[in-house]
Amino acid sequence: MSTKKLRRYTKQRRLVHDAIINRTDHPTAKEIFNELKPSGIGIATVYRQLAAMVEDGILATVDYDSETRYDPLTSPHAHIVCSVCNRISDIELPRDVNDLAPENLGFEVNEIELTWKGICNNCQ
Amino acid sequence: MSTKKLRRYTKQRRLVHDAIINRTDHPTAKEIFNELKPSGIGIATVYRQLAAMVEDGILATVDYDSETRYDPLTSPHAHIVCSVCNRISDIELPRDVNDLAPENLGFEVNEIELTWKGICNNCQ
DNA sequence: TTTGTTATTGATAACCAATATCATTAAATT
DNA sequence: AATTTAATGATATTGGTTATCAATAACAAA
Ligand SMILES: [Mn+2]
Ligand SMILES: [Mn+2]
Ligand SMILES: [Zn+2]
Ligand SMILES: [Zn+2]
Repeated sequence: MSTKKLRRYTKQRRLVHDAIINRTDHPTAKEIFNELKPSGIGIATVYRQLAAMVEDGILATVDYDSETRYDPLTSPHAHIVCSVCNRISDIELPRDVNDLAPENLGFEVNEIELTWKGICNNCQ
Repeated sequence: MSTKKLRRYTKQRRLVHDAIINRTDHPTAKEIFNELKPSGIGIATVYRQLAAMVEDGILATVDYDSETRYDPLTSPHAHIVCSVCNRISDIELPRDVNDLAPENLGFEVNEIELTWKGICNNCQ
């Protein structure tokens, strides 16, 4: 059994938490850091707190363009990514996506990653 | 109109081409380099030739675990990734995957990325 | 063939996201 | 208040990848 790791409620933890928890734009650690810079927080702490939140199941990660982005929406969902403005948006995962799962090979599916890449209506 | 960039047929180009063209295991640049090491090829050249082949449409890229992997299968297809042995395998893209496209928002889809993560039968 | 042009090469410096190190600080407990 | 120790911030280090550049070799022209 796994019990949730104890965390101290530091000023920095609250800062990072509040900066990411309501976001829908999947920011990078650097972006969060830049926004919290005036507080005097260190970049390493931003990375550490984001990693801790992922470990605690509060955040999910999305890899894009060789950078890890953070997502407070942890339930299964798909993404659309605009190649012009690089905006990553959430979109509902098709309900019948499990019908598409690889039924063969005895592959045990844990996670589905579905992303549409293209151009958003703003950038067309 | 875009005409294909001229390439010189160097010994190194042939080496990299032959090392990747029939592979189904999505190797990294480092892996290709290690296999071609006895030829005396430089690591930068391996990266350059792989990038050139991507530019020419001969290879596709697959990002996994903070590394770029190269794929001679350039037609649209999905992947299954084993989190134990890290093996990336090709799988057919569901025929009706376009029915799942985001019809809303006027998003112009260029590319679909679909990956199942889990445990392959070998590793269970 | 020989010559000239220039894309390509290999060594390596530089880049950049991310992690490791470590002395100091400050939560949490006693 | 004293004690314990997780967390912090500065910064060194790591690892994948790209940039730089003098030397080389593919290709075209003569
Ligand atoms: Mn999301
Ligand atoms: Mn593939
Ligand atoms: Zn856009
Ligand atoms: Zn496996």
